[in-house]
Amino acid sequence: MTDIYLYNTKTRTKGQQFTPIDDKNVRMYVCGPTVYDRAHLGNARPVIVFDVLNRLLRHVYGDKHVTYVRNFTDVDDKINARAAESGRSIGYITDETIQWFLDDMGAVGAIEPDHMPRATAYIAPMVAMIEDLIAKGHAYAAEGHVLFSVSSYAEYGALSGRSMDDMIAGARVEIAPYKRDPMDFVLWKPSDADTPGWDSPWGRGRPGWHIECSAMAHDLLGAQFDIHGGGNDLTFPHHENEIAQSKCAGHDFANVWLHNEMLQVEGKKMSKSLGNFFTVRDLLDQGVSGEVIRLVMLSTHYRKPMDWTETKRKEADNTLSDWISVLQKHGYCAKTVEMLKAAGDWTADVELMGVLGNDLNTPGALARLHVLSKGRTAEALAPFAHGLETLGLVSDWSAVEASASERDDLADWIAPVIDRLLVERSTARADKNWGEADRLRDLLNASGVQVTDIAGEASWAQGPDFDPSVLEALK
RNA sequence: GGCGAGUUGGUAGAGUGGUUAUGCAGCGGAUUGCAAAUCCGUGUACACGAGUUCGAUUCUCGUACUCGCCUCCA
Repeated sequence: MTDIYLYNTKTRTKGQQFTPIDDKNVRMYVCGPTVYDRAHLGNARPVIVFDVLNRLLRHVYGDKHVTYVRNFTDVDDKINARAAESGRSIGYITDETIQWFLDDMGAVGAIEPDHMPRATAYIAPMVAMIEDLIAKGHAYAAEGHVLFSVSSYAEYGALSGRSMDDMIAGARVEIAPYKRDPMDFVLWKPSDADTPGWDSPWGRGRPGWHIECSAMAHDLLGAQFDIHGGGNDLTFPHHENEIAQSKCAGHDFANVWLHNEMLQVEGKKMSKSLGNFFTVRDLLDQGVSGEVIRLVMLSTHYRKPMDWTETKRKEADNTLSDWISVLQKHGYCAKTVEMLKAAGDWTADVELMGVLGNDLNTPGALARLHVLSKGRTAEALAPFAHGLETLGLVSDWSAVEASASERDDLADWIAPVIDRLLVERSTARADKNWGEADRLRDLLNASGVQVTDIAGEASWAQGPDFDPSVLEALK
């Protein structure tokens, strides 16, 4: 059994071993996207980080003993604005964006959570929770709004390590006449005729952002659950507010809080305001595979800022090709894996899982994969292959086999031309006509074809700069 | 202004109170007609200052610098 240690933002340590409330139902909630546009690369980081944790938990506690919830915020002013400017309906935009998100995150190897609640489907529980908070004296209605009274919760600020005085000192909070305290935040706000709204005891309106997660987590995971995750930009105010709402409603809420660090691009913060962001789909369209994106993400620990660079992209591409070719060399395909499983040889590497269990040390796990990849036989490579699957870097073993015959995509005339040149070359080599042999090899190299001689047998493969036009003249 | 994180060899990036991270690049070797590919070997790095210690890159304090959050964002 792999022990798991997680750095808990709440205690700022990773000292204690993770122990689920119920090891037959380990529960995790992660804040999902507000669905108004394509996910940018930064959005993919928490998805991948918590996907790895989800896979680890399932490995340790069993696939059926983990419940993973990630929400969709489908009611939000950004969505309203997008709808207004595009002339499309809100429903159209949210449906479309959700599908984009699922496609893009699927491409980077993320397993879909067990539940993906949409906020708009949970308005009733939110209203009920708000009513409860009012009844308990933690919230108040004013001018069609309902506000959470921050001063009613003494622990406010504990997660993010801020005192009320700190927050007021640097306050950049919205001042509104209906607020009793500038720090109070909105649980419910009124909607006008053009804005989505639901009937409530406080008139037609819509929920505030923070109450969504509190209500959905409670509805799907219960009053107390194991892990709550998200980006560290959500620590304050979003998670702080979730805690305040849920605790004041009498829920114990999350035991362990995990936060991933932010993503940068070529050393600079990726942000909408700086305009240097790009989407996951942009990368996929450029031919960067989801596995490469994932490998780059895993190469930095989740609690450190990660820098996306072109250099890393290339290195990840090379590493992945190397690993796949190792597996191909030993005949890995769906059937091989099946046979290994039948023979009981499909087992996890204990060291790899231990490293991963140590606060999701994915760079350490990748280092271990490099070591495991040196296996000399299909059996010896089983822990390596198993590790690749656990980390989500390989999902389809039949695809590993298929990529060996990538040259099928080439135009019909190319392979015969290359084969003919290789035959001519081996004739020249047999005659010790090195000048001619090297001329032919240089020619192939110039077209981006890699020539490999093993035990006197020549073979070829498409290199990264493959350019068939050089061979065109030799048709 | 407040809160928080970080500073490791050419580079990316883990980790550890004394003993090999790992990848890429480099260098040396095996192999090769020569290469490529492959394999083997190789680097003695932990911002600065002080303290604790038999011993600190690893713990404590301070300094410098970088970055993030506090505002829509993951």
